Amino acid sequence: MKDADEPGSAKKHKPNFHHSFPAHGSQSSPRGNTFDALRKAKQALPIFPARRTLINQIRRLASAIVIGETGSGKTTQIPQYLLESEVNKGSIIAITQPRRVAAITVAQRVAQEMGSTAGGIVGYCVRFEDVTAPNTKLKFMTDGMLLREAILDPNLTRYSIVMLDEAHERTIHTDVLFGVVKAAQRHRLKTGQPQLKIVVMSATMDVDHFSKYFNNAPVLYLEGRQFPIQVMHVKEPQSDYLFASLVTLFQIHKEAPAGEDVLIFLTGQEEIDSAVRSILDLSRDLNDCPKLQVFPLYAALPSHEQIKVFNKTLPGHRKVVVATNIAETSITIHGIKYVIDSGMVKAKVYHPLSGLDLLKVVTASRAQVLQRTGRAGREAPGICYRLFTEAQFKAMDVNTVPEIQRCNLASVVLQLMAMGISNVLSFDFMNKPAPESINAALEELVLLGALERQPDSEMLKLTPVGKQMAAFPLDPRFSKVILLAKDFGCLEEVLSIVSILSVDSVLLNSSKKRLQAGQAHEKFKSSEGDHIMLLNIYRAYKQVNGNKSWCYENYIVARNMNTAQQVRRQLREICVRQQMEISSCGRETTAIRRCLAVGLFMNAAELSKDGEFMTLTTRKQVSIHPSSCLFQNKPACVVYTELVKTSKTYMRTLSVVDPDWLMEAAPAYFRRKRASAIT
DNA sequence: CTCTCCCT
Repeated sequence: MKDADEPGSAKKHKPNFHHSFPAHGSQSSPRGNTFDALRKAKQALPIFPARRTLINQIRRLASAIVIGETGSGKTTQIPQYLLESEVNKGSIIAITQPRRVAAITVAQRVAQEMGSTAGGIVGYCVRFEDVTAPNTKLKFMTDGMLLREAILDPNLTRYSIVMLDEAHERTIHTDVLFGVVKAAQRHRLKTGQPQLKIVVMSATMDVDHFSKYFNNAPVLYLEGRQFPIQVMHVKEPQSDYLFASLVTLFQIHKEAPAGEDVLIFLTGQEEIDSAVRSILDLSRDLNDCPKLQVFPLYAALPSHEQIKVFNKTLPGHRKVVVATNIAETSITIHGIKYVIDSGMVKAKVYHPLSGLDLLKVVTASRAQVLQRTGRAGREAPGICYRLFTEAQFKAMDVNTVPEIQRCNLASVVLQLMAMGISNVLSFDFMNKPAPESINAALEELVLLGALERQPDSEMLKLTPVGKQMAAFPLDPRFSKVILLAKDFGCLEEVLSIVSILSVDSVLLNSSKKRLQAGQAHEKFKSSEGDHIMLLNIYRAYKQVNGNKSWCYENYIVARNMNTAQQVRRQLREICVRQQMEISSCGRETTAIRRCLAVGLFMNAAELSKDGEFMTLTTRKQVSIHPSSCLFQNKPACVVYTELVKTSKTYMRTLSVVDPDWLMEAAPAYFRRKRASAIT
């Protein structure tokens, strides 16, 4: 399961190279036949003729934008070109990727092309894995990792060139990095330090915008190759995209020969599971058609289920994959001839004024729709059926709203403050978040004690607590819970809970096995709420030393539990480094809920007289998510970890708290909010 | 009466 963007690209265009071009190549005889074949393959890439121009331009420029489609070879080749021609002047070139798998596989690929393995001249650095050496010159890393480094060294002095790849994805990390590298470049120029070159690499989107932002940096275009794809829109708007997707699938299925596979984009787990069931039901009555192999695909699916989509379609069969946007970029499935696109996506939306940060189904952007369409033409010409009209397509936003404009910014603002950027409102963002969002984040950080107003001025500055909080790779609310836990003597327990909250759900919940899973989870449940339940799971897991069959029997996702353990180890190390005493509360779990109440005071809800829950300050009606262990209960007051909007607005992962704890946590906040709610 | 996707 890897992002097959660059590493396998030559295979697609030059099928005759297939055998000499193993994606995860052997490490045998780097100077032998494999190496020769690799060199030939490198020269056959569409980027190769542009080599001289690219080197000369980037040598001359402080900043450059490189536009190239998938398969142009930009990610693997440009770093090598710059190194070979010593544009980096002996120091390190950083190349960022939005995803871990991409950083790792691209580094391995490039190392192999250079006749070595990752961990030498070519290395990578992602969370939990630093595969670099003192002599590393090409350092592939996640954008989040470079951002963390920037807290310690805002001028990125170790690097001569920073390349931001997949910039069109506009992850929150890449967006913050835009501003950070731009400021570092300017500062280094002003103080006579060696130049910092910036290379932004992107697919065809937002080109002028990128260029303008980076002081009118020239745009270098690379030839990309994609097979032609025929695009079909529906004639009339569809009221039910789920139904429309089934109709379209069976139309294709009746006409197309076996072996031509279909990829359907829907929005979420429940929807996908139900679509898969419907497809299987409907296909049972069909004669004289190929047989169907239907696979759901979403991140929460156990990996052994995910891997099934890669299996070769059986002879005389047709593969149908029903996926979330995980199949847009993260996972590439071979053999897809048809794409059916609902035009919908589940996305985070944030309302700074109400502080509501939730997940809901929205219309996709044109950029997303184009990306989905492209999935039909990876290996041969394809067809894309869009379940929306051409007019609807034209009415879609051209680009996905950058993540930074859709999220709670508390974490980003704290990181910027920790880098010494004191006026975040005037920070040079490529797309500015709403001032309300930044102000809401500032207010939250003040209430959490991370920032304080300077006497005689409106300026906010980082407090020692804020500095400590910024050291944790966590949402500030949870960093705060950890700091509190030290004082409340329950740090061991809180580390376990926060670690599990940092990873995808450890409770298995496929709709198929929901009943059995529910019964297995019964013994972990707590009347205190889900956080204590997570602690119970962690304790039980430790008791059996993370035994895999125990996980299986208890419907616990071993993969996520394992990641949680790694997170815990990292958080614990940070605590030790900060000389925090690692204490345990044993059975006295009340202390844990007190810490959670203080950290999550902005996410509180109370039971009103009519039996519904209302958020404490914004007075929005919310419900307990059916997956919560408090679903059957009616506690008077709770704090929740997040909101999800589907048929209702649901609170997910909650704990029972005493309202007095909340008032103590932020008296001014509640007094003010109450007042404004009444007027 | 049910949980987009990534990342430190």
